[in-house]
Amino acid sequence: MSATGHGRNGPAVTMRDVAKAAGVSVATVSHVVNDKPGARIGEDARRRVQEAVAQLGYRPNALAKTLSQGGSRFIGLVADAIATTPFAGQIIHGAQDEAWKHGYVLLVANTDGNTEAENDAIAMMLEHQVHGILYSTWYHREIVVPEILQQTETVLVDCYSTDTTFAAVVPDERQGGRTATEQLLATGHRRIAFINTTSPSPARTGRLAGYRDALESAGIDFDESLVISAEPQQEGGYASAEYVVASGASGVFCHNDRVAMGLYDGLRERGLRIPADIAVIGFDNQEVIAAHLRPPLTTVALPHYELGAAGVRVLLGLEPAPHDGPLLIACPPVMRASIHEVL
Amino acid sequence: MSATGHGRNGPAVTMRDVAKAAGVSVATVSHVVNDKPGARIGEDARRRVQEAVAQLGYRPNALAKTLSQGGSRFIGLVADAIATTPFAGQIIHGAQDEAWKHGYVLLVANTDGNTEAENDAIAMMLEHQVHGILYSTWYHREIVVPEILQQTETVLVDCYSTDTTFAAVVPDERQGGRTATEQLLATGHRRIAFINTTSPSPARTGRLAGYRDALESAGIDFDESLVISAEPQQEGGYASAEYVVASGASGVFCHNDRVAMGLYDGLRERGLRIPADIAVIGFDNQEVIAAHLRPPLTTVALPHYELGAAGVRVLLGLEPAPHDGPLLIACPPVMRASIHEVL
DNA sequence: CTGAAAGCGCTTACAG
DNA sequence: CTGAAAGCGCTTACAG
Repeated sequence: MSATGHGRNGPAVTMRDVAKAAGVSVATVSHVVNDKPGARIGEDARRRVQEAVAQLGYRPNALAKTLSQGGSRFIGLVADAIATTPFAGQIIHGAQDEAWKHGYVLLVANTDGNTEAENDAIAMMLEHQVHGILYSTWYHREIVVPEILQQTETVLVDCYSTDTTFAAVVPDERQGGRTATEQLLATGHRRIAFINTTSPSPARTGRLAGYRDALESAGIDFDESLVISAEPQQEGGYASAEYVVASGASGVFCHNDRVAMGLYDGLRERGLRIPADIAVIGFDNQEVIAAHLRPPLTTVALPHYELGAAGVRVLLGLEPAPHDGPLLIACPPVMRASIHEVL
Repeated sequence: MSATGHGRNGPAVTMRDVAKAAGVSVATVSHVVNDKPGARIGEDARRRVQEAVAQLGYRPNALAKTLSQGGSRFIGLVADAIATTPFAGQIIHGAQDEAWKHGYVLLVANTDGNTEAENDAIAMMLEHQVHGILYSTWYHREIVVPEILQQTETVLVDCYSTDTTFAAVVPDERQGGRTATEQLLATGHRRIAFINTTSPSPARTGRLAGYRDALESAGIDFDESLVISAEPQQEGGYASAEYVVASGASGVFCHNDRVAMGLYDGLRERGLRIPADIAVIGFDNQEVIAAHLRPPLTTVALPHYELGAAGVRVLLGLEPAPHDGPLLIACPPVMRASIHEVL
């Protein structure tokens, strides 16, 4: 077993050790280890270094490298609720994949929405010389950016601020609402109810706007009585069942999958079958629920993975963000079995 | 605004800058900034340093500190599936809170179960001089520890290995199974069905053992016909409904919440009410589901947060781990409304 | 009570 | 083609 790190086997082996073993200087080791383009290293010396590296199990100290080079390879990700839903996990996942792709590593911190924890977390990230910070929320909303974030490059993920000096990347709620409605339209539905959330949010206004866009494009008049307000949970969907039945709609666009889950129950109690009697589409694509309802729920996905990935791309300057507002990420439809062609 | 970090306002301010501004040496600055116990610093010098720090917005470079001190403050957390369920999120959350409490910061990496990604991730953590690594899986299982982990202190979280040189912390499945069964017993149920998973796993054997323990303590003979096998998803629970009805059980312990969710549907279709006609208890405490089913599901929680926290505690040597097996973390009951007192 | 100096493990001009 | 040396931002004996 090679003797590396200080964990299990003694002190770490350094570049100096390799140099000694290979009979060269540390400068030479540095050149071959990093495969420096400029450096002309003799075949022989190069081989000896490589052998010594393998032999000793040398592993460069990334911290020392950062110190001497300046500019670290860390990106901070602060999230308000890592543990509540899988959503934050997907943001982290997307951010991490993209960061790694460019040689960066993620420092994550959960703040539980606690302002003090948040400040501490950001301060610590700053002390670790992060290249920049991704500030994310687990549901799309407007926020006020913590003062301390003025001190580093930051991009907002799944949230935005009126302070437009901060780049932001958020889901395209309006396109999502349009897409959801279009799935119903495409299968022949004309009378489509929309169970919208009662909580004011970009999701609420955006999805409604998208719903109206789709109807308009299809030449269908907007009918206010078709939009039902409900709490954005199972309970809200369940309670909405009677209204959707009363509305005479043949298809329903639910504000989210949990609402759809509740609606399933309410509809079933009234003897209605999905999708034969009534078609349902959700929003969010919350796997645990959507994929396993009976029938599996057709829905529109919230692109959390992409939000995270796009976030690091704009942070790294790899992707331009519009300066007049957030970068919008598309919400794609996810087909399952809750929509039935109208006969 | 203070000029700190290299993010928004020019180059970082260093200890040398502070020393110059305060008219002292960097050694002195170091002493007051770190509040070194040994150092006698004059009131006046101390004050001048503190003022300069505030004035310049000095922030110590944690990387440089690590280099000169040796031994970093990083702990690596590698997870196989951050994005799939909220579970990994809770492990991260628990690990992070505990790590911070002791002045450590978490480096997280998602591997998607990809061996190559995993090795890269661990190598990178090693290069960043992590103090140790938490290797976690999103469901409790046996694993073979990647060779590379021999190079650093590591503790397994939510998984374990036959290689007992690695400390591990896992949920106490058996106690969990006993607890679940006891909830039913305590409310007067005597004939209790158990829908167990078909997949071989510590959860399968542990929960069954706990179920038997509880029955035995209650003086009830184990009846093999009462244990039903099902896929550990909604679909499995749904399909089990007919068997539980046929079994004549008045209460059912479901292998997990998703199974319970499916069972709810199956039972409802047969005209049975929960909990009036039949009591149900789940396992996992998967919030999105359990808290919002109708009726809300009483269940037993998988202690993911605690697993993460305990993991860092044993990694830091703050909590002893048994050397003859994994450290077992209790699975507590979570009362909701799916169990009804037997009349 | 305070500072000069060496050292942590690397990188990078600069010589030769 | 290769090495000596300075420097990254800090800490820590050691002097004084």
